[in-house]
Formats: sequence, C-alpha cells, structure tokens
Amino acid sequence: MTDDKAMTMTTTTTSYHHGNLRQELMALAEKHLITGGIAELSLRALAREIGVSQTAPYRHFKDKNALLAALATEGFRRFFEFCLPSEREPRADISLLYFGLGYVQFAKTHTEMFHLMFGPVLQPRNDYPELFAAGREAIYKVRAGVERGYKTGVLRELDDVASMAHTVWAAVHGVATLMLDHGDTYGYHRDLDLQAEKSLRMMIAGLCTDPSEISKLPDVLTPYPPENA
Amino acid sequence: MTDDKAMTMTTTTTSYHHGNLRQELMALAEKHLITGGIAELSLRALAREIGVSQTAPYRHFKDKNALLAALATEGFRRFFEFCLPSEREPRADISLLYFGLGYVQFAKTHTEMFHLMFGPVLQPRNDYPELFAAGREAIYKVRAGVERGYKTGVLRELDDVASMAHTVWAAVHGVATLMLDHGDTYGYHRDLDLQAEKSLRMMIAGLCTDPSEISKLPDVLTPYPPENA
DNA sequence: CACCAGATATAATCACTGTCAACATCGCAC
DNA sequence: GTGCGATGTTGACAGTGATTATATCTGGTG
Repeated sequence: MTDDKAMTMTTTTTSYHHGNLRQELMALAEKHLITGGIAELSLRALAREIGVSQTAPYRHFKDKNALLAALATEGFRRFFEFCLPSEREPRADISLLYFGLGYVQFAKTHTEMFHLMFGPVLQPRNDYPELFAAGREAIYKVRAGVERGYKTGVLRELDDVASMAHTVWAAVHGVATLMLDHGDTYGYHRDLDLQAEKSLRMMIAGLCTDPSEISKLPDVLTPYPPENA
Repeated sequence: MTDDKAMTMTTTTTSYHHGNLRQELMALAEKHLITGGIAELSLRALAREIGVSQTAPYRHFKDKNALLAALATEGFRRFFEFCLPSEREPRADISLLYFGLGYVQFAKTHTEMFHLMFGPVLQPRNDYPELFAAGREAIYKVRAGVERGYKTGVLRELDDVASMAHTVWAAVHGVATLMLDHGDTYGYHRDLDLQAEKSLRMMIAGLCTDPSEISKLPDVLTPYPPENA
C-alpha cells in the first residue's frame, strides 16, 4: 500500500484512511435505497458494509439527511438527463407530453429515488441549497417548454407562463405520484402504464389549442426520441 | 375506583387496566402526528405520556404501522365528510372542481394526515384492508362524479368512466401534493392557494364540454356550500 | 360463591438506530 | 522535518420497535 492512493479503483485499501469514502457511501446508499427504501437505509449499515467505523460517515455528511439530500441532488441530475430528450421534439405541446411520459417512467424505474426527490422526507428544501436549486431547475425547464408553446401558438394562453407551468407540472406530478402511491389501490386490474399515458394525454390536450395533434400520435408511446439521435 | 369502568371519560383511572387505551392512543397519536409529523411519532412516547408501559400499545396494535393505518383510516372518514358537500353542487363539472378544492384544502389543513393517507408510508395497501377499502371508496366517489358529468353532458367523453376518473383524480392529487411537497420550491413568492385553484380550474375546464361555465365562477372560490345548508 | 379463561398490562430484554465528544492517524504544505 | 487540518476510530448516550414470559383484572359458568 505504497502508492495506490489517488487511483479511483473500487478495491478497498486497508489503510487507515479510506480515501474515497464519500463517493463509496453515496454509491452504496443508492443501492440500499433501491433495495430497501428510505426507511431501511442506515448510516451504520453502510459504514459496516464498507468496513469503516460507524462514525466515519459523519466526516462527509453532517447527518443522515445530508446524505439523503446529496443522493437526491444526484438523482435530479439523472432525472434531467432522463427527461432531456423530450426537449428535442419540435412541437412544444408534444414535447410537454413526452416530458410527462419521461417523468412517469423515471418515477416508475427509480421509485425510491423519486420519493426522496419529490416527497416530504427532505423538508424544508431551504435546508439543502443544492437540492433546492435542482428543484427550481425543474420548474424552469417546464416554464421554458410552456413559453415555447405560447410562442408557437400550440398552447392555449390560459394564464401567465408561471401559472401554466405550475399546472402542467401538477398534472404530470399527479399522474406519477398516483401511480406510485396508489397503484395497488386499483388492484392491478388495470394497465397503469397505459392509464398514465391516457391521463397525460387528456390533460395536456385540454391545454392545447389543437388537441387533435396529440390524439394523432400512436396509442402507446415510446420515450422520445425512439432510439437513434 | 369502584364502578367508573365503562364510562367514556378522559380522566385516567389508576387501575391496572387502563380500560380505554386504544382510543386514547389514537387520539394522542393524532396530536403527535399534527405537531411532530410521522417520523417523530413513537409508540413508546405515547405510552409514556398516557402512563402505561411501553409494550401496552402492542395489545391493541400489531405494530407501529397498524396504529398508523388505523389513524389513516379514520382520516379518510373525515376526509369524506370534508369533501362531501361538493357533491351537492348541481352541475357535475363544477362539483368536480369543488371536490378538488376540498381535496387541496384538506391537504393543507391536515398535512401530516394527508401524507399518511396518500403517501408511501403504508404500503402495500393490501396489508391494511380497511385503509385499502377507504382508498377505493375515494375512487368510487370520483367515478360517480364523472358518470354524472357524462350523463348530463358537461364532461367531454374522452374515455371510459374509470379512465376519466383516474385523470381527474390525478389532476387534483397533483395540485395537492405539489403544493405540500414543493410549496417552498416556489420560495413563497406566489400565492399557492390561488395558484392551486387556478391549476384546478384550467385542468378541469379542459375536460369539460363548455369550459366557460367554470370561468364564470368568481375568481376566489370558497368551499361548497358557502356556509348555510 | 368459587373459579377459571381470556383480555389486558407489565418487566426485562434484544437488537437496532442517529449522534456526539475525545482521541488516533495520516498526508501535505511550510 | 514538523505541525496542522482532514480523515477515521473508540466508546458512549439516548432513543426506538419489537419479543417473551409474567402479572393482574374481569366476566361468565358451574
């Protein structure tokens, strides 16, 4: 263990100082988040599994919530990447629909992360500036989409951009959270994915100047863009 | 302490058997829920405060979640009472709007209870049959409203009743949860109550055959009915 | 009236958790 | 080289949910 210090390898050196603990904590925490949910995520368990003392994490995170906040912030980064392609769609109304589909898809494939990012665990947001900023970035993205819709005349100008953006976000957010938190209330008799898509279409079409544009799309939509660039 | 046994009084008798522990637990739990949130609710603290041993609650609730589930079920009862008046509105479209307003108002005034009822804490719902039933009852109420809207021709028949009901619920639920969980993302610069109302109006109007009916209503709506019967 | 079964509460304990204060070790800049 | 700041450790405190075995009370039965 002479000079393998700054190398970003996953092999754990047995030196006193771990050297890469923060990142390893985050990585393992996400793994635990996925498998066991927020509730079952324990700092001590992480430390134990990594092989450091139970208080070592506190050198890198003020407390448990700070770790969760860092995790959620990273989650937003991926979320944006996930939903970004929808912005490439030329029509602003359809772009918003694809954004919604991405949003729902993200919620479904990253359930626990979604709860962490959008749920009431980390509150007030002001306590976590980076997380707060990430949330605001999400708003701005929707606003940009709405603005584009106004300028191109495909969205009905029912209110100012900010209000309309809030409405769009609420619609999308409602579909996603309802699917996660009340999916089993429907008893799995319905195809929730399809239902989510239908609900998104109905609501967004209701805000468009020409709703028929949205019904023109195929019945089951794939993420945008389909595959290639 | 001879014969004050079955009386439903709040005075705590110092007998070995408390006699009314279950109800007192629920009542105190709700108080703690309101003040400290779900996370800070502890069975031991409840027992301590009531003056019984820390394992006494387990005679009445299998575990902590069972208590929370009972609490949430009771919450649904109140929720229905809270939103029921909206059903008296003659026009089905406006009735749905008022339902949404009640929903949001309930979320705002019973924040923690709302999180418990609609959030991801108690899952899967199948584990709590009464809670599950309460959730389904909520669906049925929305469906009834949509059906009425179809029959009276005020709602656009964009899809079958069940799908449309899901869409309406998603819209309303989105507005409510966004307000609770992301209210401070907006930095309190906006009047969230007014914004919620606007969003509800936009979305529900978009599902109506005659959206103008909803814009006819005054700008700031009071719960339905205003006061008298 | 005696008595027992079942409901209810207790005591003692286990296995966890987050967090803090005091101490140990390491590496880098001076 | 040395010392200081960053990093990791030890040990402990206070709190939690939950289980097991035990104690106490109550109401109905003979």
